[in-house]
Amino acid sequence: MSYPDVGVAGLAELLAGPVVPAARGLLGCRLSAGGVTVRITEVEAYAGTAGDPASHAHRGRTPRNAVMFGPAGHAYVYFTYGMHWCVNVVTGPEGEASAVLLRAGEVVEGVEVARSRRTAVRRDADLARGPARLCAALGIDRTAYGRYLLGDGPVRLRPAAEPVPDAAIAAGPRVGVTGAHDVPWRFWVDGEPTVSQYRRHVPRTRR
DNA sequence: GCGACGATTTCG
DNA sequence: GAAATCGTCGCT
Repeated sequence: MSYPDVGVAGLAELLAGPVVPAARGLLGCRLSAGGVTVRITEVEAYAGTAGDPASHAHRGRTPRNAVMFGPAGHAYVYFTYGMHWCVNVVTGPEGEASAVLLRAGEVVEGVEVARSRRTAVRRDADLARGPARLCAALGIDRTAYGRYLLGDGPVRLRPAAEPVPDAAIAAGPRVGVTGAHDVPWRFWVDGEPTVSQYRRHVPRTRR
């Protein structure tokens, strides 16, 4: 069985469109950086300024989220909890500030390198299981901020070798967001062992 | 300028 | 269940 090859141009077109189809279409795509390639298995869609309280761009443009307001296909990388990096793919037209958070992937190349960056891991399925783990496995940090992902740069996004059929995509509420629990904008490849475990958001305990 | 808190992970 | 750890952003 063979699948149509949408190519990089097709992927660019998909990313320039509405965020939900873009998020679904990113499943199965490959992201390469730092000598490691992952096949994306879990993502979350964020609607920028368009009434999505969970989006980092919801309250408007700031120095941190500026790249979200630019053209699609660039990387929005942010630092959180004082120690973790997470990566998004900017989608939609300029000014919309929508993006797709890459939450998990299966390491398909550079497994040894990924293991060396993720010493706490037991199983290979955990190497990029979670948004911060994915970045750690790929060695993605601040230097990837704003990078165009469909060119020949150090961080590259490429179409799926085998696109994920619609029927194999599961959906549910986004992880870790305080509100909008009724919005099922987390998408994952059903049955994948690399998909992160769902955890209800719990506020930090104060002292 | 200050302080609360976060699209998380890991360990106990 | 709670600590680790710090950049960001809104404002008591």
